[in-house]
Amino acid sequence: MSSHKLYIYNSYTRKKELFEPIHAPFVGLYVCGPTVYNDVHLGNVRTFLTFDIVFRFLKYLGYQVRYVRNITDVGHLVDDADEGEDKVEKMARLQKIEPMEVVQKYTIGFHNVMRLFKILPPSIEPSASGHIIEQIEMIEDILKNGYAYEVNGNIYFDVVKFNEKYPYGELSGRVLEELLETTRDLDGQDDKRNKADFALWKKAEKGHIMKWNSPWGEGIPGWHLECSVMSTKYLGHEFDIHGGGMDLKFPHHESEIAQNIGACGHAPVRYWMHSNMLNFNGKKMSKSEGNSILPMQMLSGNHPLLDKGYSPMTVRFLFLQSHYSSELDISIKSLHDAEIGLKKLVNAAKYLSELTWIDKGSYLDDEVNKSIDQVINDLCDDFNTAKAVASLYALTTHINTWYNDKKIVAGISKITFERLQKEFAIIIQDVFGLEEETANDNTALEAAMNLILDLRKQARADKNWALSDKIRDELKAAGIIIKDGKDGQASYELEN
RNA sequence: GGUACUGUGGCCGAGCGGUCGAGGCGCAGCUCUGCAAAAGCUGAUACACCGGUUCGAAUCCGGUCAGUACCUCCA
Repeated sequence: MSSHKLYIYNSYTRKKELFEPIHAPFVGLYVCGPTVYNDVHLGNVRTFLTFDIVFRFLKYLGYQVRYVRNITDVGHLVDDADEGEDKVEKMARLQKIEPMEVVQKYTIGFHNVMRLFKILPPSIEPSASGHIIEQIEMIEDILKNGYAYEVNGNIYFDVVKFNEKYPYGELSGRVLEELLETTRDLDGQDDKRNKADFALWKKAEKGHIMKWNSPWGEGIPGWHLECSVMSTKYLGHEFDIHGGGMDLKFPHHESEIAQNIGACGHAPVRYWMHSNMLNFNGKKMSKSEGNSILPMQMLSGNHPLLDKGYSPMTVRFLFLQSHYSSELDISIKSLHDAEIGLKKLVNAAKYLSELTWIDKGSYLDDEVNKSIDQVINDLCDDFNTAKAVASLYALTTHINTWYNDKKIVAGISKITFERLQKEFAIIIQDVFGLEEETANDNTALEAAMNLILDLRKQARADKNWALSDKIRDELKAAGIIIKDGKDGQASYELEN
């Protein structure tokens, strides 16, 4: 395992803390996954990308990570005050299909999007509906400990009682007294003893398709419960990192903590991490705001707010250029900037593999090694990808200079060069998950282009500028960019 | 209304008391090049406002203004 010290901003303590796994080299990571009742949008992608980087970097550091990310396929009500319909069931009714068809459809869609953005699959992806028995068991534990009560086939968590012994609201900075006053009034809330209580089990209303038997009759589990249950089942009563979007901090994560403590007496999570929201043109991207962009729309550009399509890698890179805990405000311009910036970085990675080392001193050794170390240190500083990207650019300058100078590496020792090649590639590909997208895997095109470049080379040798420019201009119009190198060799690339 | 957080150059964004002030994009000049593109070098422009603490603040404290989020479905 690497000797690097990793610091994580813990949203529970609101401090940056040295990361010390409970059972090194093993790390348990739990992230709240999507509720699969409709398409994931770009904001969701940002969250899952954040924890993809966490997952990848922990592995880079040598940890053995068990990454659990759930699929919420039942229990998430339209209205989180524990009233209203189950989201999945509602969508099923609207589309006139089975709830499990809704689940299947959007789970597949979610996976497709994850694959597109090179977000790695988790180690375990459990679903709420697959853990009803465990959820019932946890409710029984909480009931036994006196922190829940039953009313008309519903089970509610008794927040006031809980608060007498344990602090409630520490994660989100709530004070129970204020919650009791300010939580809005709702019709049909009579079953609850207090406004701040939340449902552990909801009685199935008439006509519901999704329901399960329980000691309290037919019903469905509460939304917050699944995460408590599944994290405990796969990661234990206490595990290392729990992540999710900022908007889940309250009430979801707060309730999760209460449930775990209520069931087994101690807090479940060492380090809480929350990724911040994605804004578009200054407004939070949200399903209900109507400014959410679907990943597919981003790719095709088929959206009123977009001027053209942007690739998954462009989006991924754009997200990496900010810190996960900051709000990120994107626009057409920032997408465009990212597109260009990414190309520069990916090109450097490609060039690096084409360089030849010769022994010409090692006066740059310190500088290059320092830059490589800096990238790692940046990531160790609460996964600061924005800083790490900047440090990477310091290296691309050297790489480009060498590349332009007959592709010969000078000024660093062989050991440093080999380290640079290895680390640069690992960071770009394995940690950042960035790949070259315009891979010329079309051999026919490759052959044709080589022929054209050859003919053009001859034209240039004959100083037939009219012909060589015509070739370049017309290929450009067709989306193929020709670049003349200093050594007389030309190369081409496809325009996105 | 309550609770958090944020406010950095033309744009996006690091920065968490003291390496005279990341990085990307854009802009200007230069180098290379038949020209162009790419790349390299150089440069300009910043810390919302008003006070305070400090030898020293973008960075800490107080206030003002503005924005965002959560409190109600969302990652």
